[in-house]
Amino acid sequence: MTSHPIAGTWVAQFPGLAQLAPELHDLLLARSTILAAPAGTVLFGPGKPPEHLLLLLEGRVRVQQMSDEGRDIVLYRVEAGESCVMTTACLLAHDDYSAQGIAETDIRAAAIPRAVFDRLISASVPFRTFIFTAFARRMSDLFMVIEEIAFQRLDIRLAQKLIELSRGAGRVRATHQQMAAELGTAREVISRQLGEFQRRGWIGQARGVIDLLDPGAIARLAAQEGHGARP
Amino acid sequence: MTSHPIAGTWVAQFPGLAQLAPELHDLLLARSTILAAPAGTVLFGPGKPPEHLLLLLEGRVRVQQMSDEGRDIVLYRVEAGESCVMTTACLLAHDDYSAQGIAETDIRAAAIPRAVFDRLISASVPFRTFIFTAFARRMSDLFMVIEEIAFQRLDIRLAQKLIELSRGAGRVRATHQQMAAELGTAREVISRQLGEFQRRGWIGQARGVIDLLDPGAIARLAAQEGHGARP
DNA sequence: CGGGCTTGGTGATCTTGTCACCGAACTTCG
DNA sequence: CGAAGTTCGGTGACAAGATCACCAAGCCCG
Repeated sequence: MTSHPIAGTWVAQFPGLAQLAPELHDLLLARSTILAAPAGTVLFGPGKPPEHLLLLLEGRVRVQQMSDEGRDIVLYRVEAGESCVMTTACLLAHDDYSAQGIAETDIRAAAIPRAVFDRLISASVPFRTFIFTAFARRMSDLFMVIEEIAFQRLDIRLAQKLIELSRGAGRVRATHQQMAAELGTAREVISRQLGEFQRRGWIGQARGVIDLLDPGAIARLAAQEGHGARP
Repeated sequence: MTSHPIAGTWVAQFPGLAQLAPELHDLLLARSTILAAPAGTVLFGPGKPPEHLLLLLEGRVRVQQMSDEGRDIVLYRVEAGESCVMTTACLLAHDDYSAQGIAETDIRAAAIPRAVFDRLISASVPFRTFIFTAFARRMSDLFMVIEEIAFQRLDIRLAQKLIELSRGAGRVRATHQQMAAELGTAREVISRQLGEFQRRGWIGQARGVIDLLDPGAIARLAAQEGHGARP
């Protein structure tokens, strides 16, 4: 519509790619394929190295660490408009994953072949910035996860997770086991803590569903940090 | 000495850079400076963005997350022959650090200016592989830290740390507070656990020093995992 | 040498993790 | 439909770890 060729293609969804030179933009469009997958698809994981760099157009991908004994833990989520940097690193490092990526909703993504990725990295400063920024953000995410697991009280972290996962809707669809994986703790602990929230009238529960009856109270608990003033 | 120009320069210390084209190797040598710093130097941290990519030639750098209330936690260590990828990401992302890098010993490092780093990334496949491999390895390190903090017993993790930090010498120089930061726990917990090890005759303690009297026993505990057989 | 700081020890108490076990709700399939 | 198997959640008992409060010994430095 405008004179700028990028407007109107999927590339426009990625602010970091706005500066891309026109010929590289064309290359990206011509050589990448759009991939669609239903919720639940395992996009990559141990023994399933990625062929392509994924730029997520729609939906959400959960990246989690699977441990030996069925204990898994959620590391971070990739939202629409972001790239999956784990893929990036392993793409270039020829390294195997130790984490797993699962489509949490139906997704659409642009799949960029290795060769094109390599070409873009080598030719485009904005593309490099885009990729490295994504890296830096993920590392920061992981740092935060570590700090919270190590030092933050569980009730506060649970309240935060409920707010985060509800995304404004007053409801979270997750089993206690899944919530435990979100926070890196045990199912029983979640059951008890949710029981406490319920006793306070903050939430209602049904199988696989948590209803936030008093989001305000939950948010207030979530906002507390460390040893902040407790009246 | 040999006909290969790389041999004999500091670049030879980095196996990942062996494939570097001769002219890029020369560029790297010509434009980078050698930096020396005594143990304890803060190399980067919040409010101290790095000017250069650091390739560590000698010594060891500890990267730790500083939290609000003096609670800090060790994330990983950079050894000689490795690059400091946090620096890398933030260098290209123009992003601020949330972690801090401290020279744990006297160090020597090659400092590569932004412009040269950019040039190498864009021109050299081996250099890209080198950088992205380092990234992938750090991400894996962080995944492991998360898993261990979340799921591993503290006595086992403490034993592992003692073995790791002693590096064959039968002694670790660290205060209880520092050991607590290594494991993301509290000082009192370390004191009690070390007390237990001492009662068993595995270690001896003095101010700021832990002597491994029975490394075998400690290693045996360190080797246990999860809910492995316990006779 | 004496005051201030760092380091480490300890009991009391609370939170979190683990184990064992049970019952309710859902699913599958004859 | 109804029986059997599976998933999900609840709970008590106990162990491990975190937190708080406080103290004592060693160290540093004027």
